[in-house]
Amino acid sequence: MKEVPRYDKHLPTMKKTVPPSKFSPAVELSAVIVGIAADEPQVLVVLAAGGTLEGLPSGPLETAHRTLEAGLRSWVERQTGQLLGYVEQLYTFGDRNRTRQGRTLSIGYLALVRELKPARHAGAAWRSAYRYFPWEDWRAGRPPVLAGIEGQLRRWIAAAPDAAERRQREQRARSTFALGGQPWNEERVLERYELLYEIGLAPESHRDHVRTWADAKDTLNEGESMYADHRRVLATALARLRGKIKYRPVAFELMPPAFTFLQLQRAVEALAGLQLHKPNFRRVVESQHLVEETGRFAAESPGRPARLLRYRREVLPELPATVTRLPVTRSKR
Amino acid sequence: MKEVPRYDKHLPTMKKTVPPSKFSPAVELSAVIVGIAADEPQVLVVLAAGGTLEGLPSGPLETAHRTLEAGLRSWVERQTGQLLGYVEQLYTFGDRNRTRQGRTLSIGYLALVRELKPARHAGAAWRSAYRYFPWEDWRAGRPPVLAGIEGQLRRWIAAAPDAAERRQREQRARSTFALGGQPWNEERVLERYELLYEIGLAPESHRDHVRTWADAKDTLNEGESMYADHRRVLATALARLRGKIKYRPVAFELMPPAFTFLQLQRAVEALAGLQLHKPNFRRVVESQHLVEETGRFAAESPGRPARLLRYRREVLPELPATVTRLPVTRSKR
DNA sequence: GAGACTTATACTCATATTCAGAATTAGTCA
DNA sequence: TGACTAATTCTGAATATGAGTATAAGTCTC
Repeated sequence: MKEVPRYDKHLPTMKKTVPPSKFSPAVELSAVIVGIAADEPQVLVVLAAGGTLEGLPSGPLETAHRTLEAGLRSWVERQTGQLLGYVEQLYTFGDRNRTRQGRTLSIGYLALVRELKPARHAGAAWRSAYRYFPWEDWRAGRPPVLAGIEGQLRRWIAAAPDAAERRQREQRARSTFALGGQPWNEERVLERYELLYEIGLAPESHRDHVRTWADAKDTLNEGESMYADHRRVLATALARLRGKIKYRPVAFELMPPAFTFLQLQRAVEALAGLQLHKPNFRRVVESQHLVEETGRFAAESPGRPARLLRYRREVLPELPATVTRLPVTRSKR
Repeated sequence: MKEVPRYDKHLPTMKKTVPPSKFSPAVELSAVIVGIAADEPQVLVVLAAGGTLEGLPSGPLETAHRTLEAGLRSWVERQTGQLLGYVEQLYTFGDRNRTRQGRTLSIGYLALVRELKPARHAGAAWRSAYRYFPWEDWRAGRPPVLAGIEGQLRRWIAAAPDAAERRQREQRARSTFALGGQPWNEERVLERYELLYEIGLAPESHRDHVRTWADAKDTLNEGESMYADHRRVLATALARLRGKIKYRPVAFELMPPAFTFLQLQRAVEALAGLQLHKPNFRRVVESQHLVEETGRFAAESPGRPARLLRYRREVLPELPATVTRLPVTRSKR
């Protein structure tokens, strides 16, 4: 083995350690449960306490289960009757000012389902994710809501106290909302939401008494607001999903057992909020050997019948290294 | 705006909501603090309670700070004197059996530093990450430790109760540890550690009383063990860092204000555990306009003096969409 | 001061991969 | 049969990547 140099020669050998002090805030798990229906990314929401705002399903941290994920599956299935497929931890939200009261930790999870069960818990419903982020759906071209947002962003930029600040604001608006001809980056869902929140264009900003640039009356009501910080959690989930879809076959976790290329493409488009090139999409999927033919064909279609495919789950472990960007060398340098 | 179809017509309008029940476990923040020195990825560790095992610095969830990250920075800087640069949340670990006692939540953070301060907290020290994962360092070719691991894995595969299980084990060993000529995927740090843990090749498995395949006497002592689940947290951090380095300029967060191409390359190589191709590495960095010349040259080098570079932080927001893999179309499909 | 040595930096070239679109195939329907 | 729709197959140009080779600019030795 290689000799590992150390950098602690000058340190006293330790005697004891500071015992970690423990603090016990309230902790809950919240779930962004996503499925595809009607070519839209659907999210399971519940009507939150009070009555008008929708929120994400959330539940207790159960001690009975060995893992957090098992606990999550348990109460989601009990509460909504929805069986969860793919599940991954998203982020732990713990900033103050989530709700007006003291700190609550909320461990956010992203879950994908293949089949949208009508939720059996009263008040639960499936909603398109674009109900909350209408500016994120570019499938039919630039969404019209962006005009209003752009106008407000320009006013915010103009209102900068000095040139340096103005440049910063410009930069930020350019890179998040693709102002001034920048390309739209569909992954920046969270950054976009946070910008709107910070400058006061989301109803939440005023509700949370955040110091903002915009007046409450200027608030854009284009996207539906959510309970507490749930819209932020949802934005985090959508961003994660949009990133992941590019290098892991997560879209298949949303498909029924048999599907056509076009159905798969529509699902990916729904998530990415972008239109894709049909022949090239097929090529990408085929080249990774992600699907195999079932031998059957899709019924009732206007044109040529499409082959029904099945996901080859077994390729997952051998998928080539996600991204390459590093110029590895096998020989000398 | 586009008409969003709904899937809740059949649901009763909700009346009330289940109030989220709150459970309050002990919560702590733990930090994987990484820097580069002597061409090694160095991690700040402390000697944990008891005395023999090293652990990650961890501290309380402080209520005084608005964000979790601010709280983390605060106690790390107080405890170790180390100023943190880039910080990101890693994962929240909350599975039982972390320690023998009841559940403790631990929110893991990854932090990068430019300069390795000798830790002022007694018992803190910088250690190469490869002290804990010697099989992860492929810079000088296949690490010798892998021979022993491979042998054990083969025995584990052979011990499968049936053919299906054997195929599964084979598959898993192939994709994680590159058995049988598979290419080494440097990002699978966590999967590799978890496999070793599960089958009982890590001292932690026996300490945690996990039901394993291997006897305690077969345990490989090649990698240093850590307190509680800290080696898992460290593996998570290294995996994240190795993934991120490919599409975000995180390596620069580890560099001093001025550096040469080779220094940068050595840092990336240290993190990735791989040897890179010098001219191509330069090309990748240059093509993204990530650096600019300072006009100065590196002193005291054996060969031709290298230009000193500076990181162009300002390009960060306009970096092109990370990964492309999606065949986007701008026109018809 | 010349030649050896070391690292930096610039180029080259073959091969993959990606992007965009055209062409062809197979159904339904009037 | 011809119009129409969508599926599927191909093509060619443009880029990106992988693996070297060549040249430049210092230090060191004799």
